[in-house]
Amino acid sequence: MRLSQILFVTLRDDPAEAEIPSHKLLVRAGYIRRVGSGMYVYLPFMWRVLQKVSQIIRDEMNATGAQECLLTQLQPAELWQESGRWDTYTKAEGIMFALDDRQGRQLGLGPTHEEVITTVARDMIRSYRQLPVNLYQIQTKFRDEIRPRFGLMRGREFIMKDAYSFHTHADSLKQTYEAMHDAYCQILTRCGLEFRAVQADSGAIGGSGSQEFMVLAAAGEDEVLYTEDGQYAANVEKAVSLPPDAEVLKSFNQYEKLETPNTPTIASLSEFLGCAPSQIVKNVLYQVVYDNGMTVLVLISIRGDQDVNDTKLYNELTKVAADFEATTVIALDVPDVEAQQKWAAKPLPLGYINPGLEDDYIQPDLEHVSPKFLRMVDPTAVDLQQFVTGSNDPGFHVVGANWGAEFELPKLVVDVRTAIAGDRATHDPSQPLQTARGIEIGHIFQLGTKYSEQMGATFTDEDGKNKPLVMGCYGVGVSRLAQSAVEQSYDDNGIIWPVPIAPYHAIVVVPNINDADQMAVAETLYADLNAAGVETLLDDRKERAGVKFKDAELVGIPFRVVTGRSLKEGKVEVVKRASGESEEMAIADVVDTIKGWVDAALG
RNA sequence: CGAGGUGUGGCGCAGUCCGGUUAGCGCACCUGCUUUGGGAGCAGGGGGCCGCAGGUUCGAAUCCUGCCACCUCGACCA
Repeated sequence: MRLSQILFVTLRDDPAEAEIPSHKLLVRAGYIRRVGSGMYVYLPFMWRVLQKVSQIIRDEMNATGAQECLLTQLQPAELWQESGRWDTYTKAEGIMFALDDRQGRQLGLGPTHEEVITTVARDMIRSYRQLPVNLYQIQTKFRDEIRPRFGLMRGREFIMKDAYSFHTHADSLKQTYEAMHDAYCQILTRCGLEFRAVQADSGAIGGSGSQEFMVLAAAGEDEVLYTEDGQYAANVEKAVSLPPDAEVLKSFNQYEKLETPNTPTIASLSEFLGCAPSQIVKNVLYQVVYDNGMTVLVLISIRGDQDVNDTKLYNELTKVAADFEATTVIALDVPDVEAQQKWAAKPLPLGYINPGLEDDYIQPDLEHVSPKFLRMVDPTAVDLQQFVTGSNDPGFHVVGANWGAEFELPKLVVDVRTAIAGDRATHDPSQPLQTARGIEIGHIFQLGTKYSEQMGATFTDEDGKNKPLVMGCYGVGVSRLAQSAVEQSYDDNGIIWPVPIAPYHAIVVVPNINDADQMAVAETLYADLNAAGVETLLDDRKERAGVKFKDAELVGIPFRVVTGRSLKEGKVEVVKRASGESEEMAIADVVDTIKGWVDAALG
């Protein structure tokens, strides 16, 4: 393409709304334009990048035997009601755009497609002979993000590749899951990204095993914990570790209640008593709302130096939902004063709560509130002896307490502890956990039979029996991946695209279009490079050389050819964007050389 | 949803407290001349319902009320 003929506008100033480098650069270089919060137009250069990313994904997916299709973006509410996710997605996480058509039918705009694909599978897959099968699509998704940000990183409309596999049994699912893992590694490697696959929480999608693919970058919204030996890597939401050993700075041989004024926090209490934070049992009050409207007050006891991981807690509360005749969690909060007033029978001893907090703090006759605390204890607290904890009396704590003596150990012993960098790894205590920021660009799940059972998607197995389909699902954020490539590769002058996903491989810059020789050589090179399969731009704009160089660097084209002052020796200048290396090269060698570089980069 | 902030030409901003010529600056855009390898110089020019709706006033970008949009932090986040 000739730059003089295409819509090409670059900005000298950073857009006010952009925070992170990749967002600023994509806007400045003319790749994207915002039309509303979380809504971005993909301009022609961006679209070429996205198509390249898509094609790499397609290649690798097809190589595993997956088949491409295209599902609907408009989805009937009934499908989501069948799977039980309508409420979670429109109320709890509120992530689905829901609308009513003119007949009053409820519809959702697809944030993901398990329901649709399961419906198709239910209709079409009758026999084990049809299995396994893996279907995927590359399509725009809609999510009503509470707070869109970072350009394409968290938009309300974005492009995603999502794949769904169907199997007769779990072993077959595992095989495809592994194949997807390998394909994702291939995809990211081919796109030129530095990444890490980590264990992940499966969130509202549900299912058992799941892994996220994280592109490593400081602007990442997720924290990854990993070990140097490469044996362990997990999202902090999911990460497990060995907690630090509990310390005993001061022993409390006798159970007694002590006056401890102004010590509502662990730090203030440990300082006041001269004990270690790990000698204290901390009791945290949460409030969970289930999908049937039931509110349950949850009291969690955990060792004082440790923190509760909300994601783990959310999952544990989901597991016990049936005890309250519910199926999913809609909201999970630490209740503020206002929230407490809705159910508290008397003021809570905040900061001084102990594991035995009486149920009569809850008003007994409330219709939608469970009259008893749901008590849970983290293993770190179970092991403590002669510990310090609250007295339920503001201004006082108890010391020298023991489970089974002064306090009954809650029946629910669950790991709800947040792992942090520096903790020892479970597989090898000599390995401390390291931390890194990551951008989640892919997520693979072993769903199992959750959706198929819920929606009645069954097949007839060899034994003649009907069984639910075993499912997996595998997503890649296409637009997010493209932006994360920029986040990982830029300098003061602009974007540095990895060759495989650059919108063009090369750009021929004519410093002075009024110089007939410069133009003639440029035209020839431009034609020859393109003929050789090197995707090449020609900057034939009526601009000064400096502007053209700046733009070429900002846009990030990997290789630049300048038909400038060395022309009189029969040479042109060739510059590599990534390294800035420049060399004068005989005109006759240019096409072969650049072609060689491009081929080498494409692998 | 809580807190804070911003809406003025395509982009980035000043002007708003303290109402009063013709609403201004940089970039971008158009014309001409000069310049021509690192975001040029000079001269001329076009482009604005000052977020929207009410109100106060002789007079509102500026004061008041309501609404909307957007941004940041928090909460939340397949």
